[in-house]
Amino acid sequence: MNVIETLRERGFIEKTTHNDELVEYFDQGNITCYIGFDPTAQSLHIGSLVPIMSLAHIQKHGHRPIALVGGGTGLVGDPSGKTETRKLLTPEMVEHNARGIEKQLSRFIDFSKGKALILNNADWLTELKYIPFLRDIGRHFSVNRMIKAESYKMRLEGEEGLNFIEFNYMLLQAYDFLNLFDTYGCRLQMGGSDQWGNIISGIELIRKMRRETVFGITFPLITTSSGVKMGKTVAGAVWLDSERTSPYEYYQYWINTDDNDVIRFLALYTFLPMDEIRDVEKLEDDDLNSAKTVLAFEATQLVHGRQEAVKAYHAAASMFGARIVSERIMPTSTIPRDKADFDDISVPNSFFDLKQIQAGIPAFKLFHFVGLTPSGSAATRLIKQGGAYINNNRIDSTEYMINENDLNNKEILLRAGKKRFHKIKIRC
RNA sequence: GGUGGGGUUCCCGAGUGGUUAAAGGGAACAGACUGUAAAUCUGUCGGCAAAGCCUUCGGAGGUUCAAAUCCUCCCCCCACCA
Repeated sequence: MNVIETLRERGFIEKTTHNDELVEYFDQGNITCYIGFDPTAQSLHIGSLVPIMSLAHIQKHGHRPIALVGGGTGLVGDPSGKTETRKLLTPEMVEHNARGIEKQLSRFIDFSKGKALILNNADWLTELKYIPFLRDIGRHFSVNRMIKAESYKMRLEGEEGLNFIEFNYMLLQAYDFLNLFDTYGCRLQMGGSDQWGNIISGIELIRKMRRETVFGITFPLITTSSGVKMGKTVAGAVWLDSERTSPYEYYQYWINTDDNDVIRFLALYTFLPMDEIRDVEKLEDDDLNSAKTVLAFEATQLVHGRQEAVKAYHAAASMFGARIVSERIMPTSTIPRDKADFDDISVPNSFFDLKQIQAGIPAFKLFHFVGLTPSGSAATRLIKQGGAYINNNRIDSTEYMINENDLNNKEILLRAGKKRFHKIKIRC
């Protein structure tokens, strides 16, 4: 099966340029394509997972993906589809972030022996000379056309405006494509739907300057059924870096997937075969939750490795009750399906001295201290509303003092609401 | 450079001297119902050991018993003109 068909079937493709030629191009085998990643943070988040997975699929089909870290373009800032001007990053920050991103990408894509390349456009963009660039590249761009581009529309019509540095972004990205075409024979650029304008400009530049046909694919913007952008939570983005989002939290994010999103997400965010994923259609109640468990496990395993995924799975089972995933639900998944001793080492926890506990700590202070609530006031409110629990017993007084009587097997389990847990352990 | 319009609590957005921790909506959180889902209903939604006190309306000063609201200077954004 051609990769394009695989990607289309799994929901990765929003738009392509010249579709038929593109399929033919892939049929030649061992083609080269690229996606740019902006180094705006030192970690990628769930929002980048679609581009990453698509590169991984393409590599599995025997082609050569290029991950282009935008060390150069990150110094300019892409205004596409953004309502606000990006804060400018310092070269040091960009460099630092680029390293973090490289590390994360290599979990999904095999960069050994030239099977995939990771490049940084700072290598060529920072060398550019202004006047030659304007004469060679700039003259191929029509401002009349650029200002009509959808990607600039929001900014031209909105309140924020568009400044000149950002206006140049499109030229730089087009130049990247030209450069990768010249150097690596790369004929396909992919990106989010907001990248359409930038991708097209690269395709046109190559046609004008090299008289060659190259291609573009955009991915749909993935939102949850309730319309929220993928990976956005109150606490901020869900990161791929375990320092920023622990594997347990990451797993929990996926387990909380809306019923209506399970199939779509399994297709996009796991490598499980489509015929198994389609069977989820028939599942309901407990079985549907099992499917979510598989989704969470597989997604966590991809980013954090099997060991962390198993830990997160066990921790969740110990808190929420074990659920054995039946063999008939997505048999290809490597999720553990037997009864095991569920440990909970991945549940967020902190250590206290026995003395501190014996001295007594007001419950609301402790909830605040371990981070279950953002302030003491919020903790007090939580208790008033009946949402605070110790060892699964509701706290009924805001005055409640926690002391050694609350110790249960040398631990105290704090719970805020239905699903946020924290364990207090005694330091030995 | 000129003229006009703006900057309010997480977001949008009311508020032009006191009853304003600041309307309304959204988001979020809790409870009920459930399946760690959605929908619905109810409540909460600046901080603080808290019937009180403290901090907040772009920033810094000032007037006043009292300022998000009035005055001065500064910063930032937008539109039109140049």
